[in-house]
Amino acid sequence: MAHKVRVRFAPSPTGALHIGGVRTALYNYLFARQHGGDMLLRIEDTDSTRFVPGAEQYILESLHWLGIGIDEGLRWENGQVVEIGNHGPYRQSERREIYHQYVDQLIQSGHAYYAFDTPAQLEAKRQEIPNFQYDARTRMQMDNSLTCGLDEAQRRIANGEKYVVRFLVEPNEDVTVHDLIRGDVTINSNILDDKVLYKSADDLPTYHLANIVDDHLMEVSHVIRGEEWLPSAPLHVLLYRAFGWADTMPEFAHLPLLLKPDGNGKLSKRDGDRLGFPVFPLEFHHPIDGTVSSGYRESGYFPEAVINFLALLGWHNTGDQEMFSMDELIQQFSLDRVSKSGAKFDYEKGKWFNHQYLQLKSNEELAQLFLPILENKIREIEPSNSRVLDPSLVAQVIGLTKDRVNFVPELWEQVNFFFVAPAEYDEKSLAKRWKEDSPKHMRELLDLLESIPESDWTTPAGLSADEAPLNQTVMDFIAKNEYGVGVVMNAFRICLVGAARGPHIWAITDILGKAETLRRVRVALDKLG
RNA sequence: GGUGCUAUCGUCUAGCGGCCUAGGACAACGGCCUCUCACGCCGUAAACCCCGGUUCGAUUCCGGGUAGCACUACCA
Repeated sequence: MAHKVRVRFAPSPTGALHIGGVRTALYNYLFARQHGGDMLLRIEDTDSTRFVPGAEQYILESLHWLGIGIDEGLRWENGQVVEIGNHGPYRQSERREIYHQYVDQLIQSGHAYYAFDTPAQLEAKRQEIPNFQYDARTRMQMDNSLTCGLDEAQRRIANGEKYVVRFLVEPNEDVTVHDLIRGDVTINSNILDDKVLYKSADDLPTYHLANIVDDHLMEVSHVIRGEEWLPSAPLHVLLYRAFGWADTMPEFAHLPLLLKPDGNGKLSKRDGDRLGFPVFPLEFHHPIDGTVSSGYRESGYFPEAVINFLALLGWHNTGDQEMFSMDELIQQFSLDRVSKSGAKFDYEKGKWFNHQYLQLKSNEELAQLFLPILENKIREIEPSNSRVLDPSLVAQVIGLTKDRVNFVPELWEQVNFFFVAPAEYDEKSLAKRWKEDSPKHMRELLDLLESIPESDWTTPAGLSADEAPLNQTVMDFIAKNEYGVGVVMNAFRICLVGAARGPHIWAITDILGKAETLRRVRVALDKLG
C-alpha cells in the first residue's frame, strides 16, 4: 500500500450510538491498528434539524468505554471531548468555509448547478409524475441555473432567494465501484439523480459533498461503512472524478447490516425495547423527548465481551476460535473475511460471551464491581443497616457463585443469603424438600451442631467442602439415625438459604459461622414448625 | 415500481471442485456429576433456497428463477 492507512468513523450526532455503528467503528479501528494506520473520528452534523445535544459526547464516551481508540479528530479524554490533529476542524458544521470553496469549484467546472425548486414544488412534481427523478431527463424542465442562466441565478441568489446546489450527473454512463468485500459493483448513471450537494437554508452541504471533501482533505485511505451506503457509492465515485481526485480516491468496503433477531429488517432501537435488550453501549437519556434507553454498560456487560461479540457478527476467521481479545482481533481481522450477508443480532450469544469474560475475572476484581450493588441491595432490605462489608468476604462468596451468572448484578440473587437472613422461604422448595419429619430432623441437627466447639466449625484452609469436619459429623449423625442424606441436607439448606439452591452447604456454614447458622435453623423451626 | 447487494443447521458461522457421512459455537433437548440450584462434562436433534449448465465430480464455478435486505429526501 503506497499511502498510510487512514480510516474514519463519522457518526451523526442525532442520538445514541447504535450497536451497528459500534461495530462499524470497531472494524475501522481493527483495520487501522493492524496496518499501523490512523483512526479518525469526525462528526457529521450537517443536518441541523436532527442535531441532538449531548449525542457527540455520548458517542465519544461510548467508544472510549469500549476501548476503541481514536488517533485523530474528536475523542474522549478525562471526561470531556478533545480535538486533536492537523486536518481539522473535525465537526462538519465548523467547516462551512471549506465547503463553499468546493461547491464553487463544482459550479465553475460545470459539474453542479443552482436549483430553486422549493420542497413543495418538488413534492407536487412527485405527485404528478410517478417515479419522478431530478436528472438528465427532467432537469431542463425545472427551475435552475441551467434553465434560467447562470447570471440570472446569481442575481436571484444575491436577492436572497433560497437555493440548493445539485450535482450534474451525466447520463448513460456505467460507473464501477470496487468494494473490498463485494468486488466490483457497477451501476448505470441513469438511475442516479442530481443529488443535492448544498442547501442554502442552513448554509451546509449534504452528506455526499461533505463526505467526499473531508475524506479527501483528511487523506482517508479506506472508507469502511455500512451497506446502506453501497447504492450511493457510485455517486461518490463520480464526485471524486468531478473534483479531479480520482487518483487518490479511497478504497471502499461496505459492511453487512445487523438485522433484527426475529423476522427481517435492520436492527432498530425499537427491537431492543420490544425484545428486552440494549441496542446502545451506554444508557442514554434523550434530552429532547426525555426517554431513557438501556445500555450495555449499565446492564452489566464488560466492554471486552461486547467487542468480542460484535466482532464475530459479520467477521470470522478460519478455525473454531470464539474468544478473541482486542489484540487478537487486531492481529487476525481482515476485510476479505467479512461476510457479505447481514447478521441477525443474537442477544443470547452476547450473554454467553459476558459469562465467559466474567469467569476470567478475579474474584477481587468482581468484588470491587459488585460491592456498590450489594450495599444498595442490603440497604433496600435493611434501611438502617450501616455495616461495612469486607471486600475479601465478598470476593470469597463471589468465588463460590460466579460460575452461575452472566452479569455482575446477577450475583445478588446468588449471594444475598450470605448477607441477609431469609425473610421467607421459597414455596416450591418447601413443597419438594421440607418433609413431615424435617422439623424433627432440624431439632436434632441443632442439638448436634450446638455441641460442636467453635474451633472445629470452620473448614481448615486447603480442604474441600467434602472434607469439612462438619460434613463427617453430620453424615455420621444421618447414618446412625438412618435418615436420608437428601432429606436432611435439603431441609438444612432451606433453613440457611431460604430455598433449595446455592453453593455447597459447608461452604455456606463456613461463611455464616456457628452462631448465625444455628440462629437461622431456630428461626426456620419457629416459622415452619 | 426501479437499481443494487445477498443466500450453509432456529442463530452466528467453517467450507474457497474431490479431504463433506457438511465442522464449530449459541440456543434447544437428553444423560452424567450431585444435599439443592447452577457450572462443567458427554451426547441427540438440526442446514447446503430452487432449476438448469460446466465438469469424471459440485455446498463450492456459471446462468436463470425465487426469496430476503438495502437504497430510491434540501437524513445521514
